[in-house]
This record gives sequence, structure tokens and C-alpha cells, in this order.
Amino acid sequence: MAIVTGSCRFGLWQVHVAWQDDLVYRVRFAREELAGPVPEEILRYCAGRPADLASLESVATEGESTSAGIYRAVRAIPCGQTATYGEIARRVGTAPRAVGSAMARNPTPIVVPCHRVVAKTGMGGFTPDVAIKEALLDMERRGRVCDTGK
DNA sequence: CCAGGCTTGGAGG
DNA sequence: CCTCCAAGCCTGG
Repeated sequence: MAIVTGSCRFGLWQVHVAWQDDLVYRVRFAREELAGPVPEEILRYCAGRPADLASLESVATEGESTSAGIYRAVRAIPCGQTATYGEIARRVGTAPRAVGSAMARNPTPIVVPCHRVVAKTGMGGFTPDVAIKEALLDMERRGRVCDTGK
């Protein structure tokens, strides 16, 4: 079975996903739709329904590199909660700025919830649009998304 | 090798 | 409170 790609809607955006079974290779936000399927849990998540993102794996967390460690620490942030760049940095023994770079290059947003990493004094950034970050956090804080239903 | 990034905390006005 | 600045660490080019 080869890697599949597809997209689903999240607000004004389309979430493009490249994946295979439980492993996600790429996730990115774009304007255009992309024909094809996305993992069930991501579909549920984007629709604001109970989703278990932990059942998915990301290529970002593979290996022993510093960034892989950062991505694993970020995945450990519970749904609906946030952590600062500094907190993540201390947790893995690196600098806040390194965490920022890692988030900026995160190959699989959502699966690695980089939107839950905020600056100590505010929101922090998010490519391509910080509005997405706000919408995701908002949805997690108010919605049922965090209920895995288990 | 070096520029630059989704930071931070401290100094100083 | 606000601006300025350097320390700090990793990655892509």
C-alpha cells in the first residue's frame, strides 16, 4: 500500500494530509482542496467531533534528533491545554528558540499539536496563519474534540 | 559555515 | 509599561 494524499475542510482552510495506515508523513494548511482520503481521526478532529489523535504516528517523532524529542514532548501536551516554548525547551533540554524553529518546520501539524505551544507572553506564531492556531485552540477548549469517547 | 527563526529574560527609559 | 538586546540552539541552504 502506497502513501495516500487527500484533504478535509477546517473552517476556511483545507487540511492536506499525506499518510499510510497509522503513519502520517505530511500535514499542511492550504486554500485548495485535494481529492483523496484523510485518516479517520483527522477527519473527526477537523469536524469538531471526538477524535483520538494519539492513535496516529508522525514521521516527525522518529529518531533521536533534538527536533524529534521536541516533537514528542509537544505530542504529550494534553488536548485543550497549552505549554510555552520555554517549558518544552526545558523538558527536552534545549533552548526556547530551538523549539520555535522546530514548530515552524513541523512536518505534521495537528498530529504533532504545535498549535498548543504558545509564547510566554502571548500567542506565538503559526504558519501560514495564526488565525488557524487560535481556531484550533478555541475548538479544543470548547468542543468535544478532546473526548476520545473511550 | 552562517543566517535566521512560531523565544526569553534582563536592562534601561 | 515599553523598547532594545544578546544569549542560545538547531536547521536549511
